[in-house]
This record gives sequence, C-alpha cells and structure tokens, in this order.
Amino acid sequence: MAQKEKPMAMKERLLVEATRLFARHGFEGTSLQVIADAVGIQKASLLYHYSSKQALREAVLDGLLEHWKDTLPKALMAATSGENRIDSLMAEVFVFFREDRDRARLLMREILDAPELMQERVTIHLTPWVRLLTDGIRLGQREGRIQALVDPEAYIAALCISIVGSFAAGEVAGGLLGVSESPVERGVMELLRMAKSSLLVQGACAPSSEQEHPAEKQQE
Amino acid sequence: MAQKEKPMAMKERLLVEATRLFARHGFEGTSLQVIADAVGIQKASLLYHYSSKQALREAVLDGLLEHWKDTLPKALMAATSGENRIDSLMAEVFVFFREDRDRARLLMREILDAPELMQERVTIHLTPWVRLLTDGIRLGQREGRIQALVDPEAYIAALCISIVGSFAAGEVAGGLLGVSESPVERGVMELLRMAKSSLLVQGACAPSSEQEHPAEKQQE
DNA sequence: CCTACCGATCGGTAGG
DNA sequence: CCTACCGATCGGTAGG
Repeated sequence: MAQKEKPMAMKERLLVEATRLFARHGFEGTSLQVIADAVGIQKASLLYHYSSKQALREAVLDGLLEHWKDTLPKALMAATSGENRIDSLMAEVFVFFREDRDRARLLMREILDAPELMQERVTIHLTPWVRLLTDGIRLGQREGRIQALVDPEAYIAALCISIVGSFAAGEVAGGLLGVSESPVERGVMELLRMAKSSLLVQGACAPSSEQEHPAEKQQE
Repeated sequence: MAQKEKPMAMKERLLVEATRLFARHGFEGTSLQVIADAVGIQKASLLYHYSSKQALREAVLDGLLEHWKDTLPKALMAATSGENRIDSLMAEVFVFFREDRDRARLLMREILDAPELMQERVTIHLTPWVRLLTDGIRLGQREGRIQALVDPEAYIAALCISIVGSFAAGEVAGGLLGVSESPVERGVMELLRMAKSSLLVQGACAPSSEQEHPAEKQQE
C-alpha cells in the first residue's frame, strides 16, 4: 500500500522544525505559532498532526533517542575488547552529535527541564549497555591495561555528559581558542584525547602488573 | 550612611528566587508572577525593583559572573607553576558549582539561549587568565612534565565545559551509577581524575624529554 | 509596595 | 488543512 506522501511529509517537516526550534530556543521559548509559520501552515493545522504541544515535545525527544536503540547495540557488539567498545561508543556519540549539534542542545535542555524524567529514561534504556562497558573496563583493570584508579560507571557517565556538553556549549569556550576554524570540534577532539589518555595505562615500562600506590584517596 | 535594610533585602530576595527559578525552569519558562509569588509581593511591585524581565535576567547573570572577577585572579596568582594553576582553577570551579548546582544549570541555559552573547562575555573577561594557564601548560610541555599531545586552549575549554555540564546534568547519567549517594560528585571527581591523568606525564621512567611519536594525527 | 488595568500572545477547540 | 474563536496568562503601565 502506497503511503500518502504529502501528509507524511508534513508531519515529518513539523518534527524537523520543532526539533530545530526547541533546541535553539527551548520548549517554553517556542510557540506553536512560530513552528507552524516555519512550515507554512496554520497553528490549528499543526494541532491536527500533534494533538498538543506536549505531544510534539515527546515526539521530538523520541525521535532523538530512538536512534540509539539500534546504533548502540550494533556498535558495542561489533567491538570485542572493553577498550574497543569504549572507542566505538565515543565514535558513535561523536558522529551523532557532530552531524547535528541541535541534538546535543535539545538533549541538554530536556535534561535541565526534567532531570528526573530523563534520568529514568536513561537508566532504563542504557543500563545494560553501560554494564557491558564497565565490565570491559574492570577486566582491563585486572589485566593491567586500564588505569586502576578509573571509576568505571563514573567514567562512562562523565564522558557522555562531557561530549554532549561540549557539542551543546562548546562554541562559547571556543572563544578562548583564538580564531580556530572549528572550535567545537577542536574542543571535542581534545576531550576524546583526555578520555583515552586517562583510561589506558601508557607508561607501562615494566611488565609488573602493579602501578602507583593508591596513596591520595581522599574519601575513605 | 546606613543602607535601607528592607528594600535591599527585597531586591536581594528577588534576585535569589529569580536565580533559582530561571535555573530550574528557564527564563521563558518562568513568569514574573511566579517570581513575585515566591517572595510574597505583587508582580507590579517586582517591576519597581527590576524595570523589566530582561533587566532581572541580566542582574541574575551578572550576579553569577561577578564572583569570578575576584576569585579567578586570586586563585591563579597564588599558584606558581602551570600545574598548580590548573589545580587551583579546577578546585575553584568545583567548589563554586558544588556550592549551588543551580549556578551550573543557569549558566548552561544562558549559553543555550544566547551562545554568541555568552561567547563574547567569556572571551572578554577570561582570555587573559586562560592565557596564563596555557602558557603554563606549554612550559610544562617543553620541560616534559605535561603530555606533548595536549592542546592547551582546548584542554582548558573542554575541562571547564565538562565540569559545568557534569554539575548541570550529572544526576541524569548518575542513574547509571547504581545507588550511589552522590552521583553528581562522583561523576565530577572522576572527571577531575581524567583531567589530571590526561595532562601530566605519568610514566616518566626515562629522563628523556622525548615521548611517543605523534603518529595518529588524523587531520593534517 | 499596592490596585487596577492594558494589548498581545499563549495553547487549544469547534466546525467544516 | 483552514477560518473563527475561546479563556488564560503573559510582560508591562498608570497612578497612587
């Protein structure tokens, strides 16, 4: 059966424009009128496609998160070792947000607007995959390839937040980078370097599995 | 001359409540009515103290950024070496945002709402101090104490954004940390570990100043 | 710091 | 997908 083309196109166009506008000006800062104007229909017509502003918001957010349902499993299962899996994760997250920085902006806004709700979503959908990564890190730690002081769950969490934050807000700090052509990407590249450098044991000069006495733990 | 106490108190109370509400619900998501209600006065009375909603917004943001005008110079000048200065910076930023996470939320929202304006502010006020830090990093690199691959400006920028992002959004990823008591702080602590570990040359086994051929540069 | 009030815009509905 | 319309709330003003 041939799908009706124009109606589908209109609903999709509304979703795209809403995503862009919510990301740039926030949910409360974007009226249904300006979304309707952006696609060239009346506000009341928008409400035929999405029955309320809240419904549109959820469709926008779903459209963002849905991407990971396939991508994340594929990327993580393709890689074998813990280090490779983290590389895969970083690569996927990097590509996804670089493709359209509005994704990072929107995600950050949603987290700020409804933290507990977003936490629930993240916990439910991501926990098993994060487990895969942290298991790999712990294995790497036992085998001496990964730094002993790494806190696996916190490492993954901090890394993801930092990447999203850098894409969402990087241009601001980019003012400090001088006249760099792409300050955001340069910031994220440095972030990825930091992530790798602070994960792997690099100065493995001696084959000893031991490294650095854990002297300066401050909270016992 | 004794300052009038009650009027000052009211203007201050409005500023505090506005900061909290703007941080939690955003500028567009917070009406003057709810701010007035929060301090127990009429909306029209609020507009006596701050002549417009925009004026209140600027007062809130100024209150946030003003803090650094004294703190940053003091913290950075007290420390001598580049590494110490970065430690000082991280410590100050950490304490400031941990003291009240709404500060991080507000800052992130302002960056999202008006990136170019915030970039201008940051560039003007922070550039000289960032210069101090990057000079220290470059010196450390020449002397072999700091990793050669570190991009000084990008490192500072990425670090600051990551800390703000972690305090603003950390609880969400904190759902992945299990039943940790303070997920945000744990995430930030890991971030600081990452920052240090990816800055300093740790496995300095040989006194040679050389380290790792810079092989995998991907964008020439 | 209050009462009273303003035009504009908000999200949403009725009916076709 | 449109016209016409709704009550509620928005930021802001007048005047005291």
